[in-house]
Amino acid sequence: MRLAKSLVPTLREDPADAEALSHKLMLRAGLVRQLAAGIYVYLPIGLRVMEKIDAIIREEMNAIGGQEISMPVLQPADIWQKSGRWEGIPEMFKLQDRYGRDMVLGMTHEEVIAWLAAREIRSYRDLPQIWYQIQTKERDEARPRSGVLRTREFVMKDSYTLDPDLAALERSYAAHEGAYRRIFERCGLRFYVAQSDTGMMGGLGAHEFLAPCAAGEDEIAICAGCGYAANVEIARGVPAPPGFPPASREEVATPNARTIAEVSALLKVDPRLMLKSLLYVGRRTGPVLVLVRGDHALHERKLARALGGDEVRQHLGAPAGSVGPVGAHVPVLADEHLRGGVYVTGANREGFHLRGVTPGRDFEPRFVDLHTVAAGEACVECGKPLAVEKVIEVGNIFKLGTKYSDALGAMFLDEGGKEQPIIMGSYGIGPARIAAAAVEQCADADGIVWPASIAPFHVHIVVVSLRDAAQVAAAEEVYAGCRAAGLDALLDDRDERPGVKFKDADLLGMPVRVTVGNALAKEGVVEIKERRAPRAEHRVARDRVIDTIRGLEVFRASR
RNA sequence: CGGGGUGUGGCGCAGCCCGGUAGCGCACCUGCUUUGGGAGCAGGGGGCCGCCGGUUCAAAUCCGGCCACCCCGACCA
Repeated sequence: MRLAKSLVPTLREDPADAEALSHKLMLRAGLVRQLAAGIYVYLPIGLRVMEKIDAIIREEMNAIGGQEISMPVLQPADIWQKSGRWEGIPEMFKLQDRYGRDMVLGMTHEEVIAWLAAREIRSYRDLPQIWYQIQTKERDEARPRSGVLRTREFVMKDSYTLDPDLAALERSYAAHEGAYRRIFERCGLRFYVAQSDTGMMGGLGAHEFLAPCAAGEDEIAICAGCGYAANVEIARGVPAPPGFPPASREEVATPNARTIAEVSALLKVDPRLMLKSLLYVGRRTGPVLVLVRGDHALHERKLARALGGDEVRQHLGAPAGSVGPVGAHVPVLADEHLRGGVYVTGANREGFHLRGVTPGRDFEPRFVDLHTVAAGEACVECGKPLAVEKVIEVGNIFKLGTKYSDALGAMFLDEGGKEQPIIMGSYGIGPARIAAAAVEQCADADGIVWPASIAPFHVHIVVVSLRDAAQVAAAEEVYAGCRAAGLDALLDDRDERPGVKFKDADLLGMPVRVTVGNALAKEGVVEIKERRAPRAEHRVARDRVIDTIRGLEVFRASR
């Protein structure tokens, strides 16, 4: 591709609307433009990145026996009514056709898969199957954010497995895990595989593939000792117990002290020796008092799970500040690590707290894991300290079970001639998130540094002066040579000053830059640099360029 | 949905408090000079000041309503 006439609108300054590093750089490098909140146009360079990622995904999906299909974005309501997801998903875009029939813009494709399977799969001899697509999804996200990381319209690679029994599902699941590891490795990402929440829809187990980066919106607890890794939604950790000084049970006045910080300062008590009491109201379960240690944060997902998937809301009633579990006449849930300690907590009397309170003795709570894991807590598997990192979810794998096959009648006849529901799994990857995560993980102060495998071009050729016919001829020769050798090449043939071209080359981040400039006339050489190692430079004669590029280490790893 | 912020040529911003008919840098066009890390000089084009309404002789500026976008939180099959 030649830059002079191409749509590669690079920006000198950071756009005002962008906060995340990947968002800024993807806008500045001219990869994408935003049409509306969470809705993006992909420009030529951005599209090429997506295509490179898609190609890797296709290779690995095909390698485990995946068959690519394409399902409609526009879907009839009735399959969603059958599966029970027509109601209650605020992210779903709904519309009507001209005859008033209810339609859906697909946010995922389990229903269509189950519909298809119900028609085409009859016997255990037809199983297993892996069907996948790389298709647009539409979700009315509550809050699109961070550029391309969370959008309302996005492309997803989604695959679905159909199996006759749980053992076969395990094999399909494991095949996906392997394929996913290879995909993310080949895309040059650092990532973790973590156990994840199966969500409110049940399911038999799930893992997430998470790429650490500053713009990540999830957090993961990881153990360097044993490799334990789990989303903080479910991650468990063992906090170091504080030393409990002897304390007899007594009421103390705490006028005007309401928060943990205020009471702890007033009574000169470590926050770790206090109980944080939070009143929650469950839609089905009604009010519950929830206790975590003073320095801990409640994880509401854990609470909701403990209440059987109920929807919970924090109740900010008037007496907050002196609330406590002793004598409370609502059910009490306490974090499991509070058992046996001696704490300070609200006395249920305005302006007073209680010292010397022991959960399990002075009141009888249900002990469950409720607190959000913090860095430094001990790993539940091996006892080593846990680290907590921000991550972006780039993929997930999910053992679905028979929810959709039951609902849509996707059955098969087993060896004994008995009708059984097909057992499904579903598996997603967000290619745009791979691209953004790669930008986040690899960029430097000058711009993007693409992993070679997903770089829009392998080689960026800069002609320093268009007035020098020898330079132009040499650059054209390198350009043609790269293409003949199967290297994607971008030729900067713009009539711009050298500084502009160098800055743009850094910003765009192709793995290799070939500069054709004064050195050609003086020494008969062109310069070859790796973007990630700007100080190392190869100066080679024109006829050595292709071989030199091919020998670079950047391309070894990814081929 | 709650909290905070921002809307002024293509981009980044000033002007708004204190009302008088819009300015700076970059980009763009023309000419000359320049050509290895975002050039210089000269000339030039381009703005419903987010939208609607109100106050006023007069509104980018004051008041009311609405919309859009960004950030934090809730939410995230």
